[in-house]
Amino acid sequence: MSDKPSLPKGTRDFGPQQMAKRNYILNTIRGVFETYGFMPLETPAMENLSVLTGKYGDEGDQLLFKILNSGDYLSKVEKPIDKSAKELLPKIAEKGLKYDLTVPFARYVVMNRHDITLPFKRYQIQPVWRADRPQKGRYREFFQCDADVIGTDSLICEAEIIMMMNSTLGKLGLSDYTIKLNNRKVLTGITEAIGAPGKESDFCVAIDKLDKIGLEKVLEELSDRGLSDDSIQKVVPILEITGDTQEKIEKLKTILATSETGLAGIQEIEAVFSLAKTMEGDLSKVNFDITLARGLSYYTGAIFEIQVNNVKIGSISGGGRYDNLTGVFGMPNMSGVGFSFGVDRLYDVLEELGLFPEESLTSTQALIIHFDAPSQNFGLGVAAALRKSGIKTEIYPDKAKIKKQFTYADKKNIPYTIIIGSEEMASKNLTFRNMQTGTEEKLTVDQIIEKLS
RNA sequence: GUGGUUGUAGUUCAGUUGGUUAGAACGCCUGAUUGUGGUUCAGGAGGUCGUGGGUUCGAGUCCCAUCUUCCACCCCA
Repeated sequence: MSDKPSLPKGTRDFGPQQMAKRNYILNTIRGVFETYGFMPLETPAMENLSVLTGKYGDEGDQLLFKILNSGDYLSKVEKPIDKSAKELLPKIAEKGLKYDLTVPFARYVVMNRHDITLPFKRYQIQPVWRADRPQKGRYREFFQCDADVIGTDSLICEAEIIMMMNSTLGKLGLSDYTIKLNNRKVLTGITEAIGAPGKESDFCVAIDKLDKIGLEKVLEELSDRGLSDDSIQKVVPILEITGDTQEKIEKLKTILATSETGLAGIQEIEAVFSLAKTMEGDLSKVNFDITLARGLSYYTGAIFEIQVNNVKIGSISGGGRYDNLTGVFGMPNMSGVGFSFGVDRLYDVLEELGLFPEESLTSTQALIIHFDAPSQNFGLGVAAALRKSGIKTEIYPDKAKIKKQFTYADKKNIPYTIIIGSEEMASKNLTFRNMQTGTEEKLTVDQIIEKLS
């Protein structure tokens, strides 16, 4: 009835001020990625559903946005009323919006395997869509910034990821965060050691919640998920392991002594720490966290997550190693590792902590203010000269009262105004006003350019 | 997807047990100040109370549906 416009649930517009802040984040991330030799890649917003489904688990399939076929999309359906959604879907939709950037990347690698040189390093900054129920820091359309290396199993990649995380967050002014590191092999090793092999995913889902719901509840959930009392008994000392990374590693080595996989995981973690140290990395914020599990089923080795402390928002970054993601597309044994920043959450965090620098917000440097048609006309030449020197300049387009033009500059946070009237035109000395201090001086166009360059 | 929550001016919010013409602050516009913004003062504009139904003599207020917001679960950036 109402023709008031609205947005789909969980989506947002980004106004000029927000875009300035987002670009500041994006440029920072892009700069770091490129410093480490990653090259940009973009893939379509939509993929064939055959590419997307089955990669994210049953939950993930539910969260995929499907795209209705074009044209008479019901033509292939015989008796639509009798069909269940599950049977109907493949007949009316064959495309979907992408759910993350990693699966399309794997698809790209497989399709272009003869064209790319391995190891292949790419970064990708694009929106993804999930039909989740929105909450704070959780949207239906959001941007991911992925960096992945595929075609090598070198642990240098893992170490470099830690370096990139530190570097990016440092540049953004964040200091109070924790990079959590774990390894799926360690988790597998634990399930073997406690006599619950094959229960890995149940185990992961439960212990992932340790810091959220506490030890008791986790044990309850493990029991609900079918672990034996004996196994649960054996889990307790593992979850209670404390100490610094080195101590945790030593303790786990004893516990996992019988598990080949588990020991391999421990060794990888040690190697990553050692490599990062050799790269002169700051490891003070990196924490070997036994309870870090992560949901995505394709991870097989290292897993990462970043938690910003003292901010009530979910993780701002996650990633890990996957040994066989391209396998489902017919290209087995391609190990890759990567991670992703969530721009939207990073934005919320920086906003909450007031970490956006002033410079990231100023757009126009100078506004030319005029009194009448002749002075406006004169201003056009001044604007052209400033712009030629690369100075972001605006001239007020209407004939308006001075007051209004000043207010405009004020609202837009423009730091300098150049006032042009008959006096200025006669003397060629323009009034150059610092909007913050209110001080004015008479300067020639060249002098103004020098000041602003 | 399950359970709960929210919606009143551009924004943040008041609005009594259902009762006449729905208020405030901030913002916006105009003027005091026709060559000077951010302060002050005076005035002004702006609302089919998310939307659609229902109960009632009467609904912003009660009921139902729907959309939206936020929260918990699930899961995740």
